[in-house]
Amino acid sequence: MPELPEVEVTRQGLLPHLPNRTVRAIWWSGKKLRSEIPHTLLLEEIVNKTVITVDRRAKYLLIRMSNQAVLVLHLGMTGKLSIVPAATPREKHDHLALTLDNNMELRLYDSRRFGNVLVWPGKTAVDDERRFSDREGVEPLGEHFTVSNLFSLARNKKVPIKQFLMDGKRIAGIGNIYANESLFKSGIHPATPAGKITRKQWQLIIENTRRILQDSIKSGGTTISDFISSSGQPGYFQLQLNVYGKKDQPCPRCSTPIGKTELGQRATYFCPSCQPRNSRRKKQT
DNA sequence: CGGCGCACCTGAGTGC
DNA sequence: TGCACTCAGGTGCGCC
Repeated sequence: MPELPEVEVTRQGLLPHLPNRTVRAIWWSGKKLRSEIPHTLLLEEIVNKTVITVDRRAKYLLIRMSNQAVLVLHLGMTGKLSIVPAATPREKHDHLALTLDNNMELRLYDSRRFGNVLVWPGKTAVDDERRFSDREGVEPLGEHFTVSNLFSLARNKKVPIKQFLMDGKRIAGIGNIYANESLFKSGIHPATPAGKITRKQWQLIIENTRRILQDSIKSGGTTISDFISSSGQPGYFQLQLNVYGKKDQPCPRCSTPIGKTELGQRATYFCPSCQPRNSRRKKQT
């Protein structure tokens, strides 16, 4: 389930545990995630190095080490991180464990194995990160998420606005839930061609997306002891969802039954009344 | 390049 | 209880 907020909550959950800790050992499952776990690089670049800090770019966590190497983690659909005592029995879908110098372990659990583990070696990390970051879209919570940038990015694009928002090459971190929710709040039909979105509408999308992401980060921010959840656990945000997964339920704003369709092979939820197709209509907050 | 379909996986839920 | 089928919060590749 990790979209930007869940990854950010995970990052914040790691911050009390990882910086200044030295990695003493690693274990990996031998199973392939999105790509093979680079165990040799982990041994060379991560073991016996100390964590400096944990950053996030798009839906990736960047664990920066004392030798400039970066351990890059992507949680895919089902990835979760936890910090547990090293003696805790491993679970079936654990795929990576880093044993720390306080005898705790950072563990990556991922049943569907759509996650990814990469290592940028200290020697090339700066270049590796630049190449990586150049491929990722603008950060919705960053300073470049502006009307002028998005309006020009979307110019002449026929792709539905919902798919545009979810395209990580253009905008980072917005997944299916938040694309649906943001467009509902903005009163914009998800199938509207991106190039048809007016500056005014972009302003709404920007404000609503930011607010929803930030609220969600806040709701998930209550970290439970030593478990860093990236799933529904502390994710109290699902209680605030307006349309996602709510097919046929009354729209919270106007009571019209929520509709469901498909865009880019992804379930798409919207209110047919609040998000009219020929969106020349009143908007809201 | 744009747009689409598909592939990568496992597990939960549903209906028979 | 079992089986077949659908669906899931992500991403990248190959093809027209």
